[in-house]
Order: sequence, then structure tokens, then C-alpha cells
Amino acid sequence: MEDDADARELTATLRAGGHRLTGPRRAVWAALAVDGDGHLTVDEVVARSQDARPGVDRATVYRVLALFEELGLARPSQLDAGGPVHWERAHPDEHFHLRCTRCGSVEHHVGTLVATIREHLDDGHGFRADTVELTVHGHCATCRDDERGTVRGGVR
Amino acid sequence: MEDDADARELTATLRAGGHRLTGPRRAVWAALAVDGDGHLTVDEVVARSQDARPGVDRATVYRVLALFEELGLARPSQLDAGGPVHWERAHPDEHFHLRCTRCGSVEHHVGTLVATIREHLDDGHGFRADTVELTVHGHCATCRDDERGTVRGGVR
DNA sequence: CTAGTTGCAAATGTTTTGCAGTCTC
DNA sequence: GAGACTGCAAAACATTTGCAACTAG
Repeated sequence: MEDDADARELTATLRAGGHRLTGPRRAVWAALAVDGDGHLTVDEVVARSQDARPGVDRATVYRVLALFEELGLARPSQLDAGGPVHWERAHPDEHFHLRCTRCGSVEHHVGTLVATIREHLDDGHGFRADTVELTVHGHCATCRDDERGTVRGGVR
Repeated sequence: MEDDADARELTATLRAGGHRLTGPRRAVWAALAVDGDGHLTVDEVVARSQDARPGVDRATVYRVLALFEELGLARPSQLDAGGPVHWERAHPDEHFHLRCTRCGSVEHHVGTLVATIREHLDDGHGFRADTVELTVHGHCATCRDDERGTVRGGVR
């Protein structure tokens, strides 16, 4: 069971910062452990948290998420300008998002690219990069196939 | 006078899309022609537009900006997650933003990087990139100097 | 017990929408 | 003159905050 290590990480990080382990925090932490993509809007986090613990309030979820961000447990990202923020557990490796504007899926892309950007800016421009927010909007491989299929004769 | 070419571009693009040239649209277009960085929040666009044409409404500014985006005349960017969207005139070349979290300045960074990302994703992952949103948060060269100065003995 | 947390409700801030009057073409 | 646009007011979202009650340590 990975759940134990999971719970331990949460507890330890909270305690280290002088915070408490509470029901709502456990619920939000669990909500963020999504099998699929793992990019949830606050609405989704609220819904999942309430599954585990009916009564958790939206305001609490916002507060918990802000705390998790501060503690480095979770990461927000603005997948659409103007739209709601999406949340995921903080990954140790730097990555960016590939969002398909057709099916809405969000993939992670891990690689050296972010590090490269960082170094380039530091060396060449004296800019010290702290956080790199990179989101690429486009069509994923599957949707490109679907489009071709649809034209040829109606897949699906 | 660059203003003429400017006005002509606006008129032509609007007409091509079956849209009309109106006072508010002219005002918003002018507002976006900032000498400095050129990254304005909607609030700022409203203020500048009202300078040129008292009475323009916030709602109209939102509608005009959305239209400009659709026509490829303007580009929104979310410089801070959760915060208001910033607008600038659409540039022909792809660029991204370097935002200093100390002084708040926003620089443009033009280069081949965005094109590189695009190609890499297309070739290696079958992902067709349409728009690339890249914002780097950190400290600009000036602020890094200031910090050193402050430590040494209080610049400013 | 005591301070950190929470739920509830109300406030804030941003963006969107409905509609009747206005202005461009 | 017809339909695209605008201003005004109200609505729809997203997020934050104040506060009294609750609870983890």
C-alpha cells in the first residue's frame, strides 16, 4: 500500500511547519491523488473531498490548497487564461502541461527543457528564474488521429 | 507617423471579418499601444480608453478585447495565476514573458525557443502545438543588483 | 486547555450577459 | 434603414475574509 507512505508524507510535512493533521486536510490530500491526469479544478477537489468527508467546505479547500502550496505539497496551474486554477500534487521533477483543446486532456511532459530555459536566462540575461509556467495548447496525438478517421469515414 | 499604418491595420482587419470600426474599438486599440512594456490589465485598458473616449464601458472593453483576440490583433496572458488577465497587441514573433516578482516588471523574450518546443512536441510526441504560453517568474538583473547593493550598504 | 482549524455567510474582484437605444456602413 | 455595437445594470463565477464554534495535540 502506498497509502501509508502517502499519509506519512502529509503528516510529517504538516508537523514540520507547525500545522495539524485534520480530517479536511486528509480529504483534500486524498482528492489530489487522482489515478488519471490529476489536474483538478477547485470544484473537483471539493467534490472529491466531500466524498471522503461530507461537510468539508469550499472555503476550507481553498485554505488547505494554499497551505499545501506553501508547504510544497501541491502545485497550482492556470491551464486556461481567465479560467479556474487547476491543482495537482507537487512533483519532484519539473514538467509542463500539454493541453488538448479538442478533448481537454492534460498530459505532463517531463524533460530537461525547463532546466534549459532556466540556465539560458540566468547566463544570458541575468534573470534568475524561480518558477517556470509553461502550458502548450494544441491537439494531442489521439485527437489528430480521430480527425483523420472522421474525415475518412466516421470513427466512433 | 506610425499611427496611420496602425489605424489602417485595425480597419482592414475588422472589415475583413465583417466588423465595424467604432470609437470604442479605436480607443482600445490605442490604449494597447503602450510605449513601455505594454502589458495592461483590463482595468488599465479601461482607464486609457476612457482618456481617449470618455464613457467607454468596462463591458465593452471586455467585448472588444475578445474580438481583438479572435482577429489575432491582441493577446491575453495570465501573468499571475488567479490574478487578472493582461493584454498586449499581438506580436508577429513568438515570445514569452519574464516577470520579476520583486519589481513587477515584465520583459519580453524573443527567440527560437518557442519554435523549438513546438517542433520537439510535433516530432517526438505527435502533439500539434497551437499556442505556447510561457511565463517565467523570478528576479530581473536590476533587482538582483539592488539586492546586492542593499546588503552592501543601502542603495537608493 | 489553547491555539490552530473549520464551517458558514458575507464580501471582493473579475468577467459575462440581457436588453434597449445608438451609430456605422 | 438594418444590423452590428454600445452603455447600463444585473448576473455569474472564482476566490477571500470575518467570526464564532470546534478539535487536535
